[in-house]
Amino acid sequence: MSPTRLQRRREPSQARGRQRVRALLEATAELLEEVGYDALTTKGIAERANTSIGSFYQFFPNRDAAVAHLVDSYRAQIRKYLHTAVRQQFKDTRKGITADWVGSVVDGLSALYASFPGFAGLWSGGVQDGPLRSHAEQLRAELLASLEVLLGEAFPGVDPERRHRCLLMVVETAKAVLFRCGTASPDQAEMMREELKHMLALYMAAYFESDADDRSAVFTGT
Amino acid sequence: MSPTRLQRRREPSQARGRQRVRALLEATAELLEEVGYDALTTKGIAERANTSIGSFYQFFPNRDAAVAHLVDSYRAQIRKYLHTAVRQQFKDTRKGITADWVGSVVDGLSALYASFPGFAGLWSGGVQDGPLRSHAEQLRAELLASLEVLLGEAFPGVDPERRHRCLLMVVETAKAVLFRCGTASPDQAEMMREELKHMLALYMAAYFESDADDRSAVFTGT
Amino acid sequence: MSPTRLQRRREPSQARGRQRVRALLEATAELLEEVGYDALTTKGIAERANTSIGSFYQFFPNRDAAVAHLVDSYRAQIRKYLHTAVRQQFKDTRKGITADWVGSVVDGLSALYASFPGFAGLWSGGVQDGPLRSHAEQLRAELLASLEVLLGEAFPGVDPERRHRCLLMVVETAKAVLFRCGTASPDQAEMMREELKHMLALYMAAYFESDADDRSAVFTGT
Amino acid sequence: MSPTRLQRRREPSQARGRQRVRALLEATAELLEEVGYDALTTKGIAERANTSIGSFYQFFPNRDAAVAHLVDSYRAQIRKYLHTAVRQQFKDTRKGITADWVGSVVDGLSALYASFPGFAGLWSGGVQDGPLRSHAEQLRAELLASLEVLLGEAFPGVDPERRHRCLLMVVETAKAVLFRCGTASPDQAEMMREELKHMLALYMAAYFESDADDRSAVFTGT
DNA sequence: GATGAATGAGCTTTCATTCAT
DNA sequence: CATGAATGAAAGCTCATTCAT
Repeated sequence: MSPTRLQRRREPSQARGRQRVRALLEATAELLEEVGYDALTTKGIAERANTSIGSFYQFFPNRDAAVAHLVDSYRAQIRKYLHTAVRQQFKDTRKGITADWVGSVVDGLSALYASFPGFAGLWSGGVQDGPLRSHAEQLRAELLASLEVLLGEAFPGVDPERRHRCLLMVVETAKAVLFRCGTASPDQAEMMREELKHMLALYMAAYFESDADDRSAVFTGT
Repeated sequence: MSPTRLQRRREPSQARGRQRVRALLEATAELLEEVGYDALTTKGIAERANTSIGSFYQFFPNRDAAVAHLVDSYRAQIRKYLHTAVRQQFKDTRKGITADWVGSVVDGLSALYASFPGFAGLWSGGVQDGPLRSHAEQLRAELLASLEVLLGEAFPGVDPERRHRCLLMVVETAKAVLFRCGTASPDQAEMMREELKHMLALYMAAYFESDADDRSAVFTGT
Repeated sequence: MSPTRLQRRREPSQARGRQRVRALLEATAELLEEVGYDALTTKGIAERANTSIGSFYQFFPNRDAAVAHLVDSYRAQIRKYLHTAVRQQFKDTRKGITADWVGSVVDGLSALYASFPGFAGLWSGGVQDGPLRSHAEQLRAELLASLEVLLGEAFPGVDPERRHRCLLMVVETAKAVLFRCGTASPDQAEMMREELKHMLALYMAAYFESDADDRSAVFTGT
Repeated sequence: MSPTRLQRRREPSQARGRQRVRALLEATAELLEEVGYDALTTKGIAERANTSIGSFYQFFPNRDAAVAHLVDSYRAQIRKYLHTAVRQQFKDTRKGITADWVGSVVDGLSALYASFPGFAGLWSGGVQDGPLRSHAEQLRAELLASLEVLLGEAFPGVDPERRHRCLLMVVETAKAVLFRCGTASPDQAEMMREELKHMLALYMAAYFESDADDRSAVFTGT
């Protein structure tokens, strides 16, 4: 497999082409959400985008290239989100890792994930193993790195290594639970999101709060 | 799809037949681990089991039936494990949700998962959506129910509803992190398992410990 | 491309299977003759053999494997022919390279080639370049080696190196002209075959006849 | 297929257009040499010529038209070559069919073929069968006719019918062997070219030399 | 004219499943 | 029961050709 197998085949030079590419990527994202990565087919993508299979291959060399493009675009959006929205929110509440703060971060991530159709589908087996593996890893790494920077600014006293460990867990756990919410009933989903906030607040507090007295404020029960 | 599509086709009546079925299920489990659910093929299963494709269909009506059978067998084994090993271990340490106790439960689950080849492969997209969905749900439910009973016995004072919520999160989180460990480097995996123990201990303590003083014992930092 | 890409996929174990394989190879040979190597399609082969495309792939991993098999079978047949028919004929006329002798060899080769449907199609560009290259080379080498042995026995006095050079030319020229005959009118074909005999007789005589006087016997004009 | 399917689509009226056509034909020739007729693609031609696929179809109605044009241009060049270079050379050595003379003709043809990129690719199956068949035949006929005229002038005494037969063989044999040289090692190629000269010299001498005594001069062995 | 987007028939190959032996 | 041959829908991908801009 040549190293360019996941590159786009060509940058569309006409407006019509750019429009097509957008439609194809949208279709890819939707189908990724609806049927998952392994059931994703190029024919399906083309049909959903109201186009012919030939047009798909005009712009993408294969199925994975479209998915890779999607992953990269999500990565870029996540970075931007974390560099703006979260940082802003963060400045307002530099008082510590309160339940509120964790809650708003989780809500933010939740909304972010929800706004990416197909995001959940990117964590299935096929993506983690095959040629997309590195793309998925980069997405993970990007998210983690951004959070590390943010919390590093807020809590300069915490050992970077410990910070890394903590946030690695936070990211992984949040992802797992939030995606599980996607397949549960709305009630259950709401409940799980709340529990996730509690859990992460407790866990992060242990790392980022020096003052044990605050901990009672962190967890209030329900 | 008839309701019996995942049933076994026929109960083998001869010893040779039972042996065949066992070999087929083993092969299914191994391949599930090696290549994942979506790359699982009936021909592959038959070959790995040193049989013909015809024999596979003698005992299973289709590919998913074999997987469903595997899920069910895992379910039975997990139930047994929780009703014996964990309960025993539990009685020894009825002193509370200590870090040690949580640690040994996580280690137990980790070993349990590891002892089921293909277990991780069961949580991919294809299994969660298709005809196997209910089987996967039952597996989850079984695990959850067993834990609820156990902790219900140990902490009768905790509201069943709250207990349920807590353990739901515990199960989901443990699964996500432990499976992620499977694709990480041994060092990282070890680290993540330790962090998982801390996180769950903190979280569970908030539910099952009335006495805040104990909490310091729960989390020891690193 | 793995080294076994041109191997047969499996040896058919049932009579029905062997029959199918034979039909598939026959169809391959016929189509090779009718449309040539590059226009050969697996679908076409299956249809011509009155089977489904699936059956083709049950026995051959890909299109080239069928062709390779054909080449090898032709090779075996040519070897046998040269080791029996030609040798016999040769013994009868050990008097030298007469026009008659060359004529009968050319006629023999001509008949041999004609009895292999698709043989001509094996010398097209696609076969000479791709994965079949070595098979085609072996076929050539086999033919050449057999002739070298035969003429070595008959004319032990000729330098092996010169013998090799001469026969290389003979084989190549005979092949080219005989195959060209295949696309010409019957009259022209007949004429070309006769000319070929003259040309080769003259050429071989220069190598294998020490006695220049015989040469007049070799070429009689027309 | 309309009779004009291989005609040029339109005569370019501007200098830019003529330049385009030349580039497209050059690209066609190069690719014909590199990948062969069957692997020739219109997209490939356009890219090699630094143009768009649309431009290709501006000047040629289809893929074969470009190849046909190439064949015709080769035909014209061959005619010119034979009417000048060979004729000149011929006059110098009107002494008879010596080995030297045949040698220089073979070398000339060899150089000629080599100077036409893609020439060899024109003799593959696809070209001989399809719509290009007549173009290929004309190329052959042209070459043959030119040689017939030349040798007719030099040896007026030889029966035209016999002359035709002889030269037909010469052309076919020379083509086959020279093209085979293209895929052999340089050493082997050189050797085969030498052998070809011997063989043709012997053969032609039998037709064009009345005097048997000269024949010994024709073949000198090696 | 030049460009490249659009199209879809057609090819190779895989795989679940059925069925004859 | 065991075997493996038979089947064909469906997937990925290519390419000649047309056409809008």
